[in-house]
Amino acid sequence: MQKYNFKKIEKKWQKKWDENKVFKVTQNNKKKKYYVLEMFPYPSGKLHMGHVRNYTLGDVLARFKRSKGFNVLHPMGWDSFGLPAENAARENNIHPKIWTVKNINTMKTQLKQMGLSYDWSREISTCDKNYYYHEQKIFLKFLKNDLVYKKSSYVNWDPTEKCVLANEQVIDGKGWRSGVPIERKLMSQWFLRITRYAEELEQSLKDLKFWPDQVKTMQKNWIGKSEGLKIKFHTDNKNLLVLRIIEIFTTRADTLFGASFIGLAPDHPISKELSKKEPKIKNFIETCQKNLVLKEEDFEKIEKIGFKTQLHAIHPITQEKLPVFIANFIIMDYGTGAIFGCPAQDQRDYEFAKKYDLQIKQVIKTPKNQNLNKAYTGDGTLINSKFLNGLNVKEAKKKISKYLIGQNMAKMKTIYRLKDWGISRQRYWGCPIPVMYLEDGTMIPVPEKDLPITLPEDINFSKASNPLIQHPKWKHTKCPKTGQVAIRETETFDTFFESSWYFIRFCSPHSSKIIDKKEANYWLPIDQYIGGIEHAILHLLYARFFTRALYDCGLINIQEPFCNLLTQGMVCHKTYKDKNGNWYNPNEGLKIPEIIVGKSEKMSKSKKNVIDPDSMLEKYGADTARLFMLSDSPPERNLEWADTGVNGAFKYLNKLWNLIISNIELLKQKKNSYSKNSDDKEILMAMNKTIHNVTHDYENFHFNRAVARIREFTNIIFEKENELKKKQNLFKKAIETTIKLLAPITPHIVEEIWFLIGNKSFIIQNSWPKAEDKFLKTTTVTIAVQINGKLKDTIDLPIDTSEKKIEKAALTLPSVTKTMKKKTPKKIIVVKNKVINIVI
RNA sequence: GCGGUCGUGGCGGAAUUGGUAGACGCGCAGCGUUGAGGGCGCUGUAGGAGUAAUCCUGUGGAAGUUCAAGUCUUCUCGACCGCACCA
Repeated sequence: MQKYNFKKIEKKWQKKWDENKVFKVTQNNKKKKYYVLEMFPYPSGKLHMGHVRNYTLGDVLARFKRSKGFNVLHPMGWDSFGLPAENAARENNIHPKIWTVKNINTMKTQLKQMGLSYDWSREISTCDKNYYYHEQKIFLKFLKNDLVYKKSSYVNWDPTEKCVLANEQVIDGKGWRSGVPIERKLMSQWFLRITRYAEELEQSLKDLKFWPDQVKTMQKNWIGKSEGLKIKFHTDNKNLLVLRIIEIFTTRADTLFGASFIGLAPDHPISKELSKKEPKIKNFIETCQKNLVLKEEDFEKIEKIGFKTQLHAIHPITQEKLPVFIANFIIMDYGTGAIFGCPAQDQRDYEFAKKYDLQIKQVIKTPKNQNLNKAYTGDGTLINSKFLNGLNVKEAKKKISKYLIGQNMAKMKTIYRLKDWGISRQRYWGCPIPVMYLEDGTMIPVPEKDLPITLPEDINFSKASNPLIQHPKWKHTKCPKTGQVAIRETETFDTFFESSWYFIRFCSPHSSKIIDKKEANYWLPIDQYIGGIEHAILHLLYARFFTRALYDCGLINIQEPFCNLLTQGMVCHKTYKDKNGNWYNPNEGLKIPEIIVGKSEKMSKSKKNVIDPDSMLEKYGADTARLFMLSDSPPERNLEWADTGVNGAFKYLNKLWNLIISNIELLKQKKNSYSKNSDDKEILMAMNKTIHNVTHDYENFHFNRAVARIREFTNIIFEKENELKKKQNLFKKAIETTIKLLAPITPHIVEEIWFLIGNKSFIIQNSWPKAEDKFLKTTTVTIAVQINGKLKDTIDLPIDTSEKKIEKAALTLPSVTKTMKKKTPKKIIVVKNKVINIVI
């Protein structure tokens, strides 16, 4: 008998699909379009399990939708600019481009081996000048529409390497290569005005009906809209030059009578002015800036310190004098950069008040069961608050707002936590920002006709710093209008810039325009986007913003890019580290005697806890790998990697293969319309139920359940093999149905079988099976019989048996009468076709 | 620290959304086939007690709502993801 030779089969069908261009798509107005997209990978070297999972999910969906008759766009490309290429260049002395192209080739081969149904004619690579050329044009459009601007912002500065470090490259406040403490450096950088869209991005979340709620909640919290009041506090210092008034922002105006201090950001204009006269203040501000951390995570953890100035602010109602502090936890970019502190009703203010011995005045009555040694932040009755006394928080907010606004002491104000998006990177391996500067600093955009500004290839990584600055010629240019000497911008784009519009470029990847509107109008928006949950905020929010920005520039007709979103869970694995802090991959790690086994984390190249899918593909083939990736875990859940189980998927395919091959003569015969007599009803019912359930499972991404159900049905076929041999038509129908249902998951083996049993056109071009209603109806149901909620027995009754009859049948069951011991039931609850509960 | 998610046998997970917990699979055990191993087939498999029928316990932990809770509510513990220059 012919053995299941996956190597031969997989190669054969991959070649045939390729030759017949079965996955190439073009606009077709007669068919309904379906655009399915998986997040494109960064070409880090080899595929990892997360990729295999992501791309299998997308491929199954693409193949399923094709059988359902859709015109499916399923493209793939490379997010190929980024930091790892530069790291490789420094460490291994290899050019970023060569390294990247090599990785792309490797990974593309692997993707092809997996049998993924991409339209490769649409492949794009973001480091290709044909891609970033359009990105530079987009930048100019943004510039014209005032969506991009320059401002000063802090970066991580490595004083030894004289370069800017990414947050990832700063470990415990030190540079990862130099080991030297990192400094904060203020630099002028490019920003995109995402905050202009803050309100819209938040509001339209509610229209994204097919996005997971968790992602929408995360984005909502990230945007962080808060509505509050801007209140004016006069100061007691008449000599202040800049401002004699401090404007604070608060969402808790109701606690105004509990105010015991005013806090200013270290870079607040008043702080700055005070520092000019007072060296102690100057020192304090410098300390704050030196110890400033850029990671929000660290910022929340740093010790909260303040400096008490001589200045006082006058409470707008009580006229009390409140001390003014400069404090390191107040941010100039958020709100007005100034707050009033109410220690009794805010935990951070409470800790601050304890530390600096400030008054703690309760203004909301603390409920009895609350801890008095911390701030009470909940709702309650206002006390010690003059005309607010007796009101609750909501009422008090309303009343005080009305009063202060009426007195011209405050204004309503809505602020957002969302900050503008800094897109400048002081690196080589990115898209050059198409502007130049004259000697006097005037910024000149590069005219569109002079684009693209391409990266120089002859670069030198031996020196630290950015090779674009080091390059002898590249940055020197001339003003296109005046011919004056000019210097090119040496910064490049954040790589999120590329991934914010690649899904649009896929519609017309070879167009000379940024976007071919006709194509975009047909294909967009994306019907299904699939990617890791780690992108829930940044990438997805940037892409939503970009789509709106491009819409406002008149380039596309949609505002939301992704109709449906599936966020897959992470593939995790334990980490291995030696005592010197070096990471090891699982194979090496276990061999080292003093290895420290760390907790399970997302598989990542930097921590080396990755499992290479190559060996799985080599030993078992793509179909087994795909089947295994789907059968064990629901997509949205994290997957703790375990090698066991792959073999089970392989065994199943072998078993199916052997069943078909050993009956091939029978199955090859042409089938007549299969008999539908009562003997066959059991199998037909099982088959139709399987079709029905599996279809439903595919549509809802319950691929693990779909697999379980297909296996359940094939278990029936295996069991009844001898019986089925006598019923060729039914046998063939059952096999054809099974492999059609399996086709999206294990496309190669299924295609081979499909042809072996006598079909002439690709199974992927055949339509999806449809369940026949008449075989879906069951005639009897099993009803659970409970006594006091505990299961005692079950009874089989005809479907829709009346409640009375169910009750009668249940009460005469021996198991029930025995337990009841002649007691009369207190209550009987009957749920038709499901359950009866007798309460005694 | 803040925001989000998850927690069910030895393991991955299923449960028609409040109605028979453990589908499907991995692993393991026993038996068969085989010179042996592998492979394949059959049987069993939540835990505990019992020869058995059967009974008791059980969805991270504690409490609550309900005729009925893995599912809802509150608290608590643990794991994972994100936190703006990794992608």
